[in-house]
Amino acid sequence: MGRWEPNARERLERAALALFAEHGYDATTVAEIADRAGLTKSTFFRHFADKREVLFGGQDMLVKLFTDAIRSASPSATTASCLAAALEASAAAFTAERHDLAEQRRAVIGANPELRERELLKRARLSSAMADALRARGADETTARLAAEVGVLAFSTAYARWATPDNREPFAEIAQAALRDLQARATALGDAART
Amino acid sequence: MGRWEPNARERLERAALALFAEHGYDATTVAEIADRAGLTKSTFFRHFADKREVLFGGQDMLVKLFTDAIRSASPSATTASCLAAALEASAAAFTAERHDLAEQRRAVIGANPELRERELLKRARLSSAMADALRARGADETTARLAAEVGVLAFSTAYARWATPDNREPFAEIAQAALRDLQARATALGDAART
DNA sequence: GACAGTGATGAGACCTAGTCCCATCACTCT
DNA sequence: AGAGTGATGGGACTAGGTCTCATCACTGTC
Repeated sequence: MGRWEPNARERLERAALALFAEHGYDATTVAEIADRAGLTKSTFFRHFADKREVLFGGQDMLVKLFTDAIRSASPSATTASCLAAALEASAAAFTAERHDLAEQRRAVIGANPELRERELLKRARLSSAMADALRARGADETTARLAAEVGVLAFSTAYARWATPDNREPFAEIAQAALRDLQARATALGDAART
Repeated sequence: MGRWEPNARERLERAALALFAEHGYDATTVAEIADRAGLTKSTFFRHFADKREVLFGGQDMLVKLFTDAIRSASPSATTASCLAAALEASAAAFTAERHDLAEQRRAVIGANPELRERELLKRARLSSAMADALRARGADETTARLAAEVGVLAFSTAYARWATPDNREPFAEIAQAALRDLQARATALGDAART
């Protein structure tokens, strides 16, 4: 792989995931990642803001899937159905053939506190973007933020189950089930406040 | 301030906050913080796992306030009233005389992405601890996690309002109002799912 | 077909966060 | 007085991350 091979970014991502899975995140240096990709440390940091980011390249697309789904929902749709639509749309990122990579990635992130922290940041961004999209279609501040949190919570639990070694169930079904479950509990939580 | 003055940890926290407020987080080195506290870099890292942690010393106590309140709630109390009790108890950490420091701290954190990321980690830990406490008193998995998220969301919005320059309202009142608001929306969000 | 411009890369100096090890000091107890 | 303990100082070391400049491949133009 010479200096001018295409897809430098993708090569770096693959190299990083492989090395992380093999030796662990901490034991892998950026120089080693770059080396395996046929590049240098300088180039790595041109493509990724820091070492952690190499594992979170797909986040922008995920945010786009969520927010586009909310934006393109019928104006008369409820906030809850917007969440369902967003989760449904996000399933496009979690096809069966990507399952193995996701599983590997998830194992790496789960094994490292630094990466888990970064994952929280990504989820917060996702939540924030969803809240913005909900607000843009008329939801009040509190509803937008609460619904966004619920949506992200549904997504997180669904993703955790989907990216499991033995799982064969499609992401969309897991996600919808998680959302329905949360909505039922949300009602109960609110009702209890009235008593 | 000599080598054996007491309260090394507290001195480091004060020095850090002052320097961060004055020159910014990035422009302040750990060596400078230690120096102002009359200590060295080595000692700093003996008290704090990393540079960010120096701003989050009170988190353990906050978690304890929340979880103790939930644990000591009546067995017949609803999940929602446990949240209210937890927020009420947490107000002990946000008295009027600590307002100025909190305001300064909040400004520093808000100005730095690295610190905001760490704040998310702290909130996630708080949420996780609350969910554990709720589960321990019989709440099912989904309810525990959802309620914990709602509690943390109420806390976050309340804290943001409380630690504002012009605010004079006590934390407890702001927090209860935020919680009530969220609960009302939670009901609506759940109800919408039924239609 | 030589030439200038553009954009991605290589190379290396540099700073600082964070780790590690060992010496040193103050304090305590015997 | 002397041994033990615990916190600190000091300095070497690694690696993440920034910055600058040179280099290379590719493109279009004359």
